[in-house]
Amino acid sequence: MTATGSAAGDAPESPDLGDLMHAAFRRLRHRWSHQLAPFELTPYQFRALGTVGGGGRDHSHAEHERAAREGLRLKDIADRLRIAPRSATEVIDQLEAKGLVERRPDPADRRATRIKLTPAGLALRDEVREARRREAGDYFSALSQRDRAELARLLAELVRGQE
Amino acid sequence: MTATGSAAGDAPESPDLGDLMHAAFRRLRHRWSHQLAPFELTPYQFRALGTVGGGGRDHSHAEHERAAREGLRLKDIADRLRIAPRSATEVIDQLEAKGLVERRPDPADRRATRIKLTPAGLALRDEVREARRREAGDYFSALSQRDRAELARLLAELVRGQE
DNA sequence: AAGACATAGGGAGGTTACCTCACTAAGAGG
DNA sequence: CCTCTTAGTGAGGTAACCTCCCTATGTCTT
Repeated sequence: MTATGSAAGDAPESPDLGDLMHAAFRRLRHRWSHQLAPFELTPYQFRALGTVGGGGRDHSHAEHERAAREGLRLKDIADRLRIAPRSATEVIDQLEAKGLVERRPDPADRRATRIKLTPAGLALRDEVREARRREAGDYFSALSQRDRAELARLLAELVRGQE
Repeated sequence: MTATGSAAGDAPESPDLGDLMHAAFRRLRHRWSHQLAPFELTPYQFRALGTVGGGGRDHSHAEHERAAREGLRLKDIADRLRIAPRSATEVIDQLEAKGLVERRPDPADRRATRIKLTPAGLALRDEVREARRREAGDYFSALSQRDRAELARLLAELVRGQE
């Protein structure tokens, strides 16, 4: 092993961006799992938790405030997480079972449910966010500050591009 | 929507690299699924197929040739895909059922099995590779050539970093 | 007012991409 | 020969999704 000596020149088949993304993402997810395990959260659940609390970046501050007070509908959560509505129901079920969010009927639309963080949910979210940020720092610290910004830019462009 | 006007300045909470990776990767995987569906392959299976054929970039040409002739052991496949040996068994089972790879006993070690591409497997791999490359081009074409190279560099560094 | 149609949420059930644990057969070293 | 390790696999499980179908509403049209 360690036979990195590709002295004969790299093959025409470059290591493929897709594979690279796969590998990088897998590692990151793995980290997250470990990071979140002590809190008994899966990455999926934490992502949902963050969304309920108003993690969306394309929403104004005011909107965010209101969301926190009145709660979001499941549909909105699904949209923000970019998952099917049914999947949102599921993950919110899990968070509700843990007492981290609560459902309450929307007074204005009797079909809808508003999802809000409970105090416990808010606390846990913030606690984990800190820890996660440290971890992410660790993971991404293989890159310089500048490179991290670059990566963010490229990924954002990629995501926007396929919107 | 399209309220990209973050005129009030970006929040201290940047959109988080991790989320960005998640989003970008999900889209890519989605594409792959669609791309591979007509071939009745899952992304997972295709990745394995590529590995059996000698997709490893950290292997010399000679080594690659030998792998193609003699086949790889399941253990090696697992290592290259970075999955558990048991998982390699599984995905190879699937490929074998489709007639894309074949198992044969290793003459030198009666515990081991050698996995080789069948002609059908080789043909399919190449066919899909082409199609996939086009798709990937599509997906990544939101980025310029330079940016793509940048992204590759950054991701590679990330992966190497956590090795 | 009466339908027609859309939308919100959830029940039922499925899939993909993994994993661990326990076991057998076989090689390797003392 | 006896132990220690390694290769592969059966059994069984999990996370993160999904689709299809159904009910209770809201909304829009005539």
